[in-house]
Amino acid sequence: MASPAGSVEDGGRSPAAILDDLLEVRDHAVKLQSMLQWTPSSSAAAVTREMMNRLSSALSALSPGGGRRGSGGRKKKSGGVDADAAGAAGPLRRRRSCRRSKSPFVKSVTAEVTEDGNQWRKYGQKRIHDCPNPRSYYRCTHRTDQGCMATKQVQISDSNPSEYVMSYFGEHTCRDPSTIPYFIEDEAPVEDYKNTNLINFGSGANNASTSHRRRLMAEAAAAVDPMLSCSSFAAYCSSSPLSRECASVVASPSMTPPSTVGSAPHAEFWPAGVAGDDMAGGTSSFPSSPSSLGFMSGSLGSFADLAGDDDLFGFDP
DNA sequence: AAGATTTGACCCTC
DNA sequence: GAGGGTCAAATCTT
Repeated sequence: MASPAGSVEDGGRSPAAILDDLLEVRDHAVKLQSMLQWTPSSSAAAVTREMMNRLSSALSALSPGGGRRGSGGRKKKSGGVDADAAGAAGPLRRRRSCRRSKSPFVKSVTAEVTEDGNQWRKYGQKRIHDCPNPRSYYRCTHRTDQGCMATKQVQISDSNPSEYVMSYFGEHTCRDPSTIPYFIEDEAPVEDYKNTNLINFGSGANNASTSHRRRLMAEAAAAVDPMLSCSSFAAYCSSSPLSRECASVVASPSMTPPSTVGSAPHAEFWPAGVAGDDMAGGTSSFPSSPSSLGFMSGSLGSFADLAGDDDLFGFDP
């Protein structure tokens, strides 16, 4: 699992291998950062922040720009709707479906209950090939009203039928009023954010009100999850036309605490280190949610792909 | 009545 | 063509 995806070895190391190494380093940095979160040493925190920035930049540079599913993506289903409108007796045309291949936004956890603090609405269930247990499909309850595209899949664990395997896709962009964080005034000086990619939103970020808004977003993100304030996700935003959308995602506060499940869920595919002590111990506030971790791994280059995938981010221009 | 779940069909990717 | 993800009508629950 930790093995490099591609082994194009001709003396040097493949980008995938380098990416893995960087990832590992970053995961350790994340862990470190979460630990330092509780220490009064702001300089140490600044160091880790800088580490994260550098790693983010490196990861962004390494990330494959030409994502897998280019833009060809979906076919336009132009005729179908008209046929329905014309009164065809058949069922309505399905709008679309996007099969999710392995995405870095996928995070799987096992738990004894399916609740994770978020509000989900079941929209499907399917029996999966080679799996005795059906898989249930959930999407965020706020999909319709807030366009939150987070989804998850729940399946009874093969090894332990009393447990559920939950896979998370996408990030919550909804704002549950009860989880809207308060801005933390002195959590981090604004100057810090100026040095991060988050605040550097590209050439168009000179507008004063815009930068102010972004600063607030950065602060909100830091309040919710310090990691996000300097993640490479933010780096992506700095160079992406979707920056506005990304920013709103960053500022999204709907990441709920790691669930009220009876037993601390152990992570299966979470980044090494993050999934370890923090989660198992159940004492840390980081990561705030599996889906928030999706941001971190999502910065590995395929975020661009996902951002273009309206199944995950349904922002319409 | 409104919202959530069920379920079979549709559609897309591999 | 198989497998998997999503849609949406029907049904159920609150």
